[in-house]
Amino acid sequence: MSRYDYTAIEQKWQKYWDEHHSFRVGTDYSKPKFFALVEFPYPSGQGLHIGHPRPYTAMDIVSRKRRLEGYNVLFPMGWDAFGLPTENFAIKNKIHPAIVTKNNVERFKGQLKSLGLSFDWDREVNTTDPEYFKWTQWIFLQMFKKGLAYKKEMAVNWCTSCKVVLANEEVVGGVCERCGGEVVRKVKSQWMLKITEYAQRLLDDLDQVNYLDKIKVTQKNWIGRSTGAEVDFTTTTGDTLTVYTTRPDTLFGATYMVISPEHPNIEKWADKLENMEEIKVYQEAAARKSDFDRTEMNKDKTGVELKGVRAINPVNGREIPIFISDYVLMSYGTGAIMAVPAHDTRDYEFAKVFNLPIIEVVKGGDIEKEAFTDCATGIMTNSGFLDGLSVEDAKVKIKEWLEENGKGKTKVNFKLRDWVFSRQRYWGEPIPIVHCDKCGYVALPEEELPLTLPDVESYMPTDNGESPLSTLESFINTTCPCCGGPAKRETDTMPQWAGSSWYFLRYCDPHNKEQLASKEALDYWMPVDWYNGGMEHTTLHLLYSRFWHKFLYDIGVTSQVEPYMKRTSHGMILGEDGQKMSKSRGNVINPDDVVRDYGADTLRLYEMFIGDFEKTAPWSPSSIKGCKRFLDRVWALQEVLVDGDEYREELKSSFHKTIKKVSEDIEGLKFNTAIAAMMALINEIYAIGSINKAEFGTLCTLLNPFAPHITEEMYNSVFGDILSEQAWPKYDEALCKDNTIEIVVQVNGKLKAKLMISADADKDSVIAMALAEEKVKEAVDGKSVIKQIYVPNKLVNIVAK
RNA sequence: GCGGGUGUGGCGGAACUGGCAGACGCACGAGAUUUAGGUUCUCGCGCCGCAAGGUGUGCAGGUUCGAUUCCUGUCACCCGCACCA
Repeated sequence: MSRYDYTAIEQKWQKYWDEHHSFRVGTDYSKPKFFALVEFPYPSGQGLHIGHPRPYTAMDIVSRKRRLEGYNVLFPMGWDAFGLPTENFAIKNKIHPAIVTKNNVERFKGQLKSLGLSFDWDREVNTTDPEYFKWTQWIFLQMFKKGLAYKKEMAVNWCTSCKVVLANEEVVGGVCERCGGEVVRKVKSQWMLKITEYAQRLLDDLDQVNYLDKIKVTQKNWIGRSTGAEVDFTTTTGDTLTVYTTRPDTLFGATYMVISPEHPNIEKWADKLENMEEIKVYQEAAARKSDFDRTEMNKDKTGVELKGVRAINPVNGREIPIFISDYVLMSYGTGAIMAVPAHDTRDYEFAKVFNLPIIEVVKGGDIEKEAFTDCATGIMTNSGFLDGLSVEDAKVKIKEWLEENGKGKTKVNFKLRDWVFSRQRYWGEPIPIVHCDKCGYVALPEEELPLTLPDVESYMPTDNGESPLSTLESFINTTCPCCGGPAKRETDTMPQWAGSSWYFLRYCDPHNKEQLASKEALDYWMPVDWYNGGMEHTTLHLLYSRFWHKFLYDIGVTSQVEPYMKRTSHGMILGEDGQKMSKSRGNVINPDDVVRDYGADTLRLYEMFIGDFEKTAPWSPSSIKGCKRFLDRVWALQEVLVDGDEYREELKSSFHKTIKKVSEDIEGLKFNTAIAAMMALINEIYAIGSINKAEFGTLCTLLNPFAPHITEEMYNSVFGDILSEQAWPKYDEALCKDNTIEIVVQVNGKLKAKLMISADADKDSVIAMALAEEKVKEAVDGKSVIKQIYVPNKLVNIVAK
């Protein structure tokens, strides 16, 4: 037998799969289908990260198993290739971003192929391909036509370094998520997408899908539905100030109000306000602050009282002061709150700073010390007609009162905000809209799609915050599709989220020139059966793509309400030091090196064996050797191969148990224990000293999804057939059970002995055997047996006193 | 501050629905094979103890015949966040 030359074997089979299109998706739509999805990578300049193979191998294992089980499997791959790092690299190195992208994609593709992942490369997609983003633009146009895309003047996050507007979601830790630059606020006219119109459906339809609970919780928290009330306060100017509150029950305890520094009423009241100078200074300070500064945790409460205008508490007619403070945001609720310091922590802190009255209206806490916010146990007090009620009952009663008296109404509110969709960058999908002075914003006719990026020298951002496209007269100037008069093109591009919001649909029919995908293909393949990706994408990407998919459902493109049936997530792979891998820490592992030194099969196996799939795990250069050693031992089985077409008696139950274990563990993402079971089986085989052909075939098949190259080679050399065309092994539940079982004997819960019994032994005889054990006799000696517990096939516990 | 999560040997981790804690690996120790190194093979390996035995799943309690698992409290660490009224 030759030695295990992993490099030669892996290249041989990768070539074979390529030439035979072994993983090309079948078009036999009568077969059961399985659509396995992994997040397509952003092809960065650093090449593939050692973390990439973890989710890819995991879903590759599931896909390979499904094929062996007879499914028609769609397991595609593509490139989410628009984005700032490429553009920034292009600017820095004076290479066109399209060329940078092409180079990066080639490198990534080569690296992925070297891992033996069973992607159908005939279905590769690339978000920067005009044939792809034609449909991204098309979807945007449909949204525009349905009124879901609109322009809005708003204060946005302005990255001073990228010179680009960021969505709130993209600002991390007060700095730009992508470049780390300082983020300030700036007013711009932005394209927005009305995701809020889908908030309730995005929430409700979570009931229809099988996501990990923590992912559902994340989605729910992000959507943030709350039921409260809008309450109208009249002011001493005679007009109305409306607040949103989830605690209308505490209305009697409202001792002041706070409005956001941007609240429009301030302008309205300008001539009545006595301290306008002070107010303006505070407003300007708030405006300068980035969102992070404004929302910084634990900071001291600041604010300014509006002198000259006071509000009237509708429930008791008391006049109360109004403040502005930056802890109240214009973007949530009505931009104004009623402050109930006794029962809200932030209001409590604010009241302490400004020495405002704190009135207890819910009994149960100690408001001398802190705000009492518990809704479950409190009883109303100092609240007129609400006194004595529970918080829940008080909420109902006060809402009735508000509606009866025309002072407010029940109101559902969402935290979710509309999606800022414009970017002032070059490397993104152009927004297919023109602006005409006569007709306003007009959709580009669909036959003009794709609207491609002009091939230009300069794709540098402009300092004034406009897109690089804005400097190109030839691009901007056009005619209005509506009236034929002169018009100007939109120069903003779409965010990177756009292309990734529907890519799974394109995989179903990637070369379609007439539609984003045919109805027939979508009806067959959708929804995605299993989508695995990182936890970092379980809020935004998941929400955005669910939103787009729901929209496409509404306009009849897809027939499914939800795009993903099942969503799981994987943990990051950390450096050897337990820290996130980064160049600066010098703990980066290059997958190419690992493939060279150990082979792709060992890398795949190790990434699956490294630990709990859902948790982070540190890379260990020595642990990977154990996986290589395992494959060496698997390879060496060829030396002890004997004839035989069924499992031998001494290994029969082990084989059935291992098939069961591996089959179930793959479905539960427990790859580490599946591999452990196969290791244990190999140990057992070596203890016996030989393996027969039936056993050999099963072992190769079980291991094939994990280590496809070595198993193909071994199977092929012994049987002459192609392993990936065989069937997944079956197990017999009855044969997974042992005839003799070891049971544990305890006295008062302490282990005293172990017994080998036959599986059908009855309780009395087992207990009798247990009591006959020397150690048990000693432990029970001089005591009386109170109780005998027998757990079939597990243990006997003698309770003695 | 809010939301989510995690704490088990020297290390990664395992343990079904409350039933032998530490599977499977790594590292380490002893031995065999080898000219040597590497490879491979055998045995050992939570901690204390010569042993018998005791003890042990972040910490303190509780429920139970029995708790890594359930409950209460507490500490530490990680991730996310839009002070969301």
